[in-house]
Amino acid sequence: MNREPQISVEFGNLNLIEAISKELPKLNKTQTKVARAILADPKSATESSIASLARKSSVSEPSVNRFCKRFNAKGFPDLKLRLARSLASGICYVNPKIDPSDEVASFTPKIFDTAISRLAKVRENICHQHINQIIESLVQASGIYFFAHGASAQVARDSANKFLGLNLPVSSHDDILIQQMLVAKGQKNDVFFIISETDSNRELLEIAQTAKKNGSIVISLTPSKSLLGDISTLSLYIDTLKFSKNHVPISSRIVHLVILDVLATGVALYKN
Amino acid sequence: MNREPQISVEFGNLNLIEAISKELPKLNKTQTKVARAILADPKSATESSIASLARKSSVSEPSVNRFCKRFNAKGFPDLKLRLARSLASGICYVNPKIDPSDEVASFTPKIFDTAISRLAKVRENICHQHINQIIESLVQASGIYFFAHGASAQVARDSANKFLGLNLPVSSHDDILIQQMLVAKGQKNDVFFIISETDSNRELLEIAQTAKKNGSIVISLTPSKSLLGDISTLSLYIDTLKFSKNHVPISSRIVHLVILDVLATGVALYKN
DNA sequence: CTTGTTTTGTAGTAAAATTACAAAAATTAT
DNA sequence: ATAATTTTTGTAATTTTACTACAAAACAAG
Repeated sequence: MNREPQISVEFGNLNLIEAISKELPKLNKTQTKVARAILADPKSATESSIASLARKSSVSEPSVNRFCKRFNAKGFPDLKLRLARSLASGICYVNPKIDPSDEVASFTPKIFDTAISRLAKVRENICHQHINQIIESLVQASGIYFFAHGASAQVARDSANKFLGLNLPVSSHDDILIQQMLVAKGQKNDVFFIISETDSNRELLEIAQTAKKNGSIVISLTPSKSLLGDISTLSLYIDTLKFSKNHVPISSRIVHLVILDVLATGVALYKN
Repeated sequence: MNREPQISVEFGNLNLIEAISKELPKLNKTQTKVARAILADPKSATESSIASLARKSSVSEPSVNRFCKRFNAKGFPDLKLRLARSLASGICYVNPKIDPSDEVASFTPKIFDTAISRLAKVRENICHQHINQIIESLVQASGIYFFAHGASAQVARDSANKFLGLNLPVSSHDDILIQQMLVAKGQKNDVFFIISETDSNRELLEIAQTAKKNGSIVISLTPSKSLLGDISTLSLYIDTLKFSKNHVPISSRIVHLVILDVLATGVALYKN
């Protein structure tokens, strides 16, 4: 079982609003005007005609048209279409920062949007073949051990509950000593599923190494570029998206939960 | 503190594709043709002109236009816009059922979509004033107790961890006896935050009643029409969306997690 | 200052969507 | 069953919208 870890899932294809914001400094005078007008009120832009947007940005209609082509749209209607897609459910990824002056009405959508956009990106970029391999490993495992520390321990417990309902030989552990003990007597067909939101600590790394040495399978759910992911048999990389100094949002944990739901569903279907 | 529980968050505004599917049986011959053509390939519909859609459905252009107005669109471009919104990120709520023949590539997006659409709907319908009231209660509380059973216990634990980081007097409990004990000696300023994914069991109901009798504050996160919600001081209704007999998806738990993240953020901002 | 290049707008053209109206189908009453 | 009425559908004209070709303006380099 010599499988390559999957490529990172973070920073997939930018949506149009992100793209416009990002290109803004590189644009020239008139194009900046158009960009500003769109970013000022993207929703109304999707509803307006090329003429009214031109008026709003104080440029000519062809300039708006050229702006569209600048962003690889076929023309204005196509740009509106893509803009509408970016805007769906009002999610804008450009500035997910929460500042102290935010009211409930302003930070609530931001938090939801962050979670939604994370899920959407992972959904888009996740490798189904990889998922499939993990499902197969789980189905064939003689024992499944979910290991995690801290906040991820909840996810591990949750996962164990799910798989328990599918009559799999599963357990979850957040105690490092128990983890070390279990991994030491791991069999060839045992799966050690390590969930880590932050970059892996040394203990978990050693556990993974021991598991690999014993010929056990190591599956990991970690941020990209993590050492843990590198040494795992199979790994899914999910990056944490911090958007405030004093507050780590739950978004990556949510992604983990959904992924584990996917795996549980896969296992359930596989067994029938 | 005599506050009304919030109206249910479930079944918000249908999106266009849902609406068209739902109206399909009520439509007449030509309009059914148009609906079929759109539902057969909604994405291409958003990209085509009224002429090509008319051709595709074997009807005349004005018939397509009439179809648009039937669904409260201003005209064809408006319909396309709304269609694009519905389709954004490829989420279609019409048929979230997972059937045994599903491959990884087909059920994975479904599970993500379910989670995303639940979040999007709650995001749209959540009452900010209500959130605000809950935040105020939490900030002013002399003690905060998260109570839950089963799967929701993970959410409760997670919440307690979050609020602990904000230096609030918080704890979480999933043992019914401990819960009964704590609520019995509850003070006027104590907040009992009850999280229940399924409809509340009798024990939690009694606990809530005791808390209310003692003048403590009861905040609940429950499905709509739950008795628990009725007797709570403040409640947020989040319905579970089952989409398979043998498999309860995590979507409502995810919504709970995000809501608690919103509350934690609110509290954090409030205290500064 | 002049020449060449890029950017921007004007005007005309093409395409798309909507409306008004008439024909056809369907429904109802006789 | 058939005439009258209503509803549904399509044709053709109109209007709106978007695009293109070209010319004028702004800018840059010599």
